[in-house]
Amino acid sequence: MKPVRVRFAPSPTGPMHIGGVRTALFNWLFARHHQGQFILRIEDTDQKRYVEGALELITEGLRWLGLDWDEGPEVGGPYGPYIQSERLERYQQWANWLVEQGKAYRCYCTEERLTRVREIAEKSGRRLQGYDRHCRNLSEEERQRLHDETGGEYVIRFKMPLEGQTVIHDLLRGDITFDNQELNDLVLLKSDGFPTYHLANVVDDHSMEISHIMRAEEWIPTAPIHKQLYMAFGWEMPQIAHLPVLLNPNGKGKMSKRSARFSEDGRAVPVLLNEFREAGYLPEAIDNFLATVGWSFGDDREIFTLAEAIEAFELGRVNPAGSAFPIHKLDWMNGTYIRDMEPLRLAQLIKPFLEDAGFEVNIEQLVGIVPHIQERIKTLKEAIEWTQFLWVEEFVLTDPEALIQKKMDAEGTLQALRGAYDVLVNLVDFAYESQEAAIRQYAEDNGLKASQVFNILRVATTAQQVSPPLFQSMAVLGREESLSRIQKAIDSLEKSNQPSQ
RNA sequence: GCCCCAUUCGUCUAGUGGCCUAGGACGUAGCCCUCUCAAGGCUAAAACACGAGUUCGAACCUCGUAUGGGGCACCA
Repeated sequence: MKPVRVRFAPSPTGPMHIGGVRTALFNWLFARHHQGQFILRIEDTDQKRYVEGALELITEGLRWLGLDWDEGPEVGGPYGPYIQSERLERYQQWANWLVEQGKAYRCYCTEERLTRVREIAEKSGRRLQGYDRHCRNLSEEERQRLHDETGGEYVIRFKMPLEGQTVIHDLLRGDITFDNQELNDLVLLKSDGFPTYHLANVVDDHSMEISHIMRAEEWIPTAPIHKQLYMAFGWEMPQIAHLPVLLNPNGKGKMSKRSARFSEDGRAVPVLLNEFREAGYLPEAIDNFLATVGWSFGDDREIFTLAEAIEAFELGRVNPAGSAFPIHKLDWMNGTYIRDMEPLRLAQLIKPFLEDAGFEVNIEQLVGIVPHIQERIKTLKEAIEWTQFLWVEEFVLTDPEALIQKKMDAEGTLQALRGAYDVLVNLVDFAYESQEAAIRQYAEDNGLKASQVFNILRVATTAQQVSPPLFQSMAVLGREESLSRIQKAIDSLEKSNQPSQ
């Protein structure tokens, strides 16, 4: 059996799309499972869409996810170069070879004519949309005339067989049959000398000895053309599987940056890999999650490592149907990874998020609070709201009314605050256990429910109704700062309690 | 308009002719735990798109219909 060689072939048009990431993951898992090679190839054949720095975004993203490549940019390999713009002569040679063989032809049609033809075809409801094969059978005189008229600018189009059928054997879907008369004479080589995807992917997959093509479902309609190209070249076509697409979370349409990127609860859903990263998702969670959409482990396992996925990965288990992007499941899964993480490591990962939010982070305090927010956050970014009470430069309690708990009044609240202050200020040590024992005792002695006093103190020290566990929070905050905040709460309550004059 | 693909709980999925009174997970609801919020534990509601075949037997095979998705560029 031929060695397994698969490729991931993104275009450098910006950050990776999460759908592309999953395609990369499936290819990578397949390669690793079969001890084959995973090749990264950059398809930068559209100069108009080229984005500066996009290549770095792609390689960085793949590395972040732990998807290493055996051949490709930065690592090289025996089949290079792996960037298509550096392989131009090959495509030109092969395109010209097809012309010489009578299997392709030069087309001199202008963009205006093409647009017009397309419009007419659309309006007339013609069976075959697109190009009308105007230049397919030009006489030499006509060709020469057009050549002169257009200043020698032309594209090379593939001469698609006009009859018969082309069958694609898809590893996931079985045989897919197309009538050749439904298929267009696609452009192989553009007028700027760059190849189109159709030519480049065939030439490269063949010359790089790719054994299996796993690409997105939207390529199915052009697969027969690619097959015909392989036949025209006399090359064996790699095995092929079309992977299902990722749909928007509401199931409406292909997941994309531009279309509805909102889930049913109205939240914005990330689409690009860097958006997931910035939102505070972990690479191991993204890997695990993506592997469960369109593929399943086999037993009922949902949480598994990349190594386990390699072991279990089978193309046959890939579900060919497109799937709505289950963003809520990602949240849950990311949460499980956060909970299982070493607190110290988690703290390191959270730190940059806090700094980006403009906070100056005390690392000791961060390490102290992390174990208490760990089971409360689903993304790293959520650590901001849970810990901001620690980092604010000047603590202000904007709404002293919030101190007053249910079934209590301002006077009672004030008394409780003063009482709690006295208890805490006299504590020998400020460990959370000591605080809790003392405050519980105080509540009991004064006929208050412990939770009432706790919540008053929570608001007083964090200015939030919801916080990490109170005494742990105060312990991390420190005795001095905690007491100072409680004093401030007392002051503000006294002030607002005075009858206005 | 034409071509192509797909169709199991709200969502992601298990299921490859009898093991299915259809399993798991997320989400949802209830209860327990509890200093808020979580996490955790328990419980519940929730699906084979429809119609014809094939077969002793169909979620699984075939054909139609419906619905959803993809494609019809000198973009990939």
